[in-house]
Amino acid sequence: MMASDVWKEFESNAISHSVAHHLIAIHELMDDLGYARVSDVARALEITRGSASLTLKALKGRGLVVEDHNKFLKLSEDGRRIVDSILAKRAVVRKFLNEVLKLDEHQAEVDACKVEHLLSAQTGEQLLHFVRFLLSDDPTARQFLSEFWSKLDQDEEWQWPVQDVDQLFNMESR
Amino acid sequence: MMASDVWKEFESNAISHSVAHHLIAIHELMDDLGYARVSDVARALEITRGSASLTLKALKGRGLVVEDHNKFLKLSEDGRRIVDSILAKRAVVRKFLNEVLKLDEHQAEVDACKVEHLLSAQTGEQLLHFVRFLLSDDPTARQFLSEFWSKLDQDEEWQWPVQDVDQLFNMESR
DNA sequence: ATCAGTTGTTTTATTAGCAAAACATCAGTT
DNA sequence: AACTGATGTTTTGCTAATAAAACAACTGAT
Repeated sequence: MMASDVWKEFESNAISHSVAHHLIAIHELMDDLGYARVSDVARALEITRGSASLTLKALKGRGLVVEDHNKFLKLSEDGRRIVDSILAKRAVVRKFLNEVLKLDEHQAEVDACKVEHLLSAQTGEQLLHFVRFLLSDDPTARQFLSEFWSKLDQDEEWQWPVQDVDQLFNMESR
Repeated sequence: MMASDVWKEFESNAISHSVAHHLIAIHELMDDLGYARVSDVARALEITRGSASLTLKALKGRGLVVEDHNKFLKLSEDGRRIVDSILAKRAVVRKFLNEVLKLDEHQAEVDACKVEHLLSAQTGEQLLHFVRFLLSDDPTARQFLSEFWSKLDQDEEWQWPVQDVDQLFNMESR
């Protein structure tokens, strides 16, 4: 009870928000510039070179980043896998928030960025299945979405935050 | 480009994971025991009394926790509002992950716990609308869900993580 | 009254992640 | 050769969140 064992898994997460974005920065710099040095990462993240240097040294130690003979950085195989999984989750979450829940693009981007590195692989995969079907041209999905969106404009009865969410669900399935 | 301005909003979040759970612990202890002292919070979170003492002192300073004449803690009006909004998001996310995406209860609980304090109020509210309609007895929602679940068992073509998620979406809407 | 246990606080130390500043290196210009 | 600018590292200091240990205060049993 009290779920005291679950909450600590947050900090035990292997990939912190900061680490995630250092890795992503390298990935995007390789695409955009063709290379990625400590300074480029620092500029992309808008942090000092010193901070980036320290974090990236740790990531080299963890085997997620490898360094060229001339201080050029690139992702290792492991680093690449991590970036792929995070960016995939970000894309799915952003699409869901923006195109299904109709949140504005900035809010969708911000929220997706905050949770992208925290969701499990299973969650990302299932959400992809879900959103893919939901936004497909399947007639059932189409009808469901249009009904949902029209319902969205209608009722705005209850105020947020809701005290007892479960009760709200039960009222519906009466 | 490169979304360098978005990622820093993570640490600028007013409510950290740790703070969220200190507040939630007080809330649950009030329900379960009728009171909440520093030691009770420490036990609930499985941290030392010293750590809890320091964090809770800061929360008293921020006006989220108030202290009784005899060291008994309780949430302020602001603290209560924050806990309500977080627990509402947790409940909705957990329900969505477990009852819609069919993730097992533990995974749903863990993922919900990780993101509950990070989602915007807008996201929580829209997700509640969505899940409420999705799990209602509306025939369109029923049919959509049953089609989705049967589809889940079928195709498991693509491997996760996906390199280019957007391409995967476009393939569908051809 | 004394002794044991619980409680709350404080101090010291650690880790992650940042800034700021000093420093060294290297490349290009003049 | 000397000056300039960019780069990478290191050191120092900061904050948040923890542990560990010492300490003081209260409570209850004997």
